[in-house]
Amino acid sequence: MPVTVLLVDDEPLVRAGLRAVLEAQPDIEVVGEAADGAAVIPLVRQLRPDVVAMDVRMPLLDGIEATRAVLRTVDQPPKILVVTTFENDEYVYEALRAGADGFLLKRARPAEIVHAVRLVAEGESLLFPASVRRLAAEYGDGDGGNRAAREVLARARLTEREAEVLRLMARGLSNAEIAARLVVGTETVKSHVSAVLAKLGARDRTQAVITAYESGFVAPG
Amino acid sequence: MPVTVLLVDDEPLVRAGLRAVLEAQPDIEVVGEAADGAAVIPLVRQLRPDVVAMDVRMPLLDGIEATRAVLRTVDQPPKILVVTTFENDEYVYEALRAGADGFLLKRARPAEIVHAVRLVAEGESLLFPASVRRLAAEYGDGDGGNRAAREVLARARLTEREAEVLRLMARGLSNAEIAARLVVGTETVKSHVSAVLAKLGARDRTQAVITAYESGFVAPG
DNA sequence: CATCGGCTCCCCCGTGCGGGGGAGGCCGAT
DNA sequence: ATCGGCCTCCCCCGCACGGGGGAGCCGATG
Repeated sequence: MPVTVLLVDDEPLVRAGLRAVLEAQPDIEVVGEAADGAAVIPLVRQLRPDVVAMDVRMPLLDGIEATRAVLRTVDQPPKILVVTTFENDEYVYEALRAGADGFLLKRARPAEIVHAVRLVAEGESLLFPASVRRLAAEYGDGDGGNRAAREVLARARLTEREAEVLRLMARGLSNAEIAARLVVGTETVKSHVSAVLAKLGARDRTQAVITAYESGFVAPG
Repeated sequence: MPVTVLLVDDEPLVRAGLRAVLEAQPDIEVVGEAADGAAVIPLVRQLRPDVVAMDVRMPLLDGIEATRAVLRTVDQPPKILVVTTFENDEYVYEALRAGADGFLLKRARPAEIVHAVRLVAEGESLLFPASVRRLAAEYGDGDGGNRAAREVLARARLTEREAEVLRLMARGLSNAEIAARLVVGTETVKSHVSAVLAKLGARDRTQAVITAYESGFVAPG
């Protein structure tokens, strides 16, 4: 019997694309679609798909919360494949920690999308398969500029605390506000900020935030 | 005879989605695809499509340059429909100024995508049709948070100069660098920056840049 | 004509920011 | 037991940033 798939993405176009790619396979069947995370749970209960292809960034309920909700409330839950645009998207990592079984780059070739669905359906969790890394590498220079930012942030090797600070910087918080949020002294925050700036090669916090956006470390929407 | 369409987008998934939506129409035919702007010109010459559905943000050659190149080098050029994610994407306006005939939101419903293609094919230029404005308005609250940023920037009514300054701020330039770039005094830049901060409700340039990203005024990638 | 908005430039002023140091405590690895 | 990485906090210091004013020039609008 075929692998059944539920598509969850707020853009109809992406759903149509996934449907077109997957329906072309005789052994894969798209059994339903949802436009936001809130609609996922009832649909999963009703349709009992083998795989849910879930966008991370969605209105109402994002992919992370939706993943948690499905795994928590549904018994014999489906495999969850997180769909994303950026390979460094921190939300993806959160989703994987939340229990997702794999992730899928939107710019992957159709064959690789199909492959990913089949793999997770078989119970393989493809967290960081070589193929995806290679894909990211292959994507090479033709990337309109933010590849550099991704490189920088990938090589930056930020510590957990520094990443946390950068995240708050990217939300517009001042050093004092970050200090209050993290319950540490402002001097401590300044240390972390300086470390972040040094590692990212940024001159000031604005440039650091730009790098965060350009790299996909944080993303609009 | 059917309307012939050439799809140009760097994401295979989006191409597949557009193809699925358009091919479902008996009077529309997708005659080709390209993954970047550089491949567009030879394909247009070879395939002579009625409409080119072109992503703005692409590797190698973006939609703006590709639009210019097509209109400049091809006689009896096709209608160009710019495809974008954000309604406030400044690149879209640039593309429209470059000669594109209309624009298309990726989150539009299939029926509206089809409608847009038919319209431009008939020679109607749908720069800011009521339907699109309505669509943006209808999209309403289910928008993961950056709707607020869009609202702010839409209501901000930045002057041309202020928008230019915000653009440079979002590229990480200091006031002095912006002044040099625009060939004005730093005091002038400070005036513009202050105006931008006030209009955006931002406390500092970092918050302004965040709003710029969240609203789609500038976008990563 | 007068008015208004946009662009330009100027002043003063306080402070948050970032650089350059140093230092202690904790912990895992060697 | 020692080393190194991380987190924490401290000092001094210079400056770019941003707020709050004001002012002249211009073109469009009335």
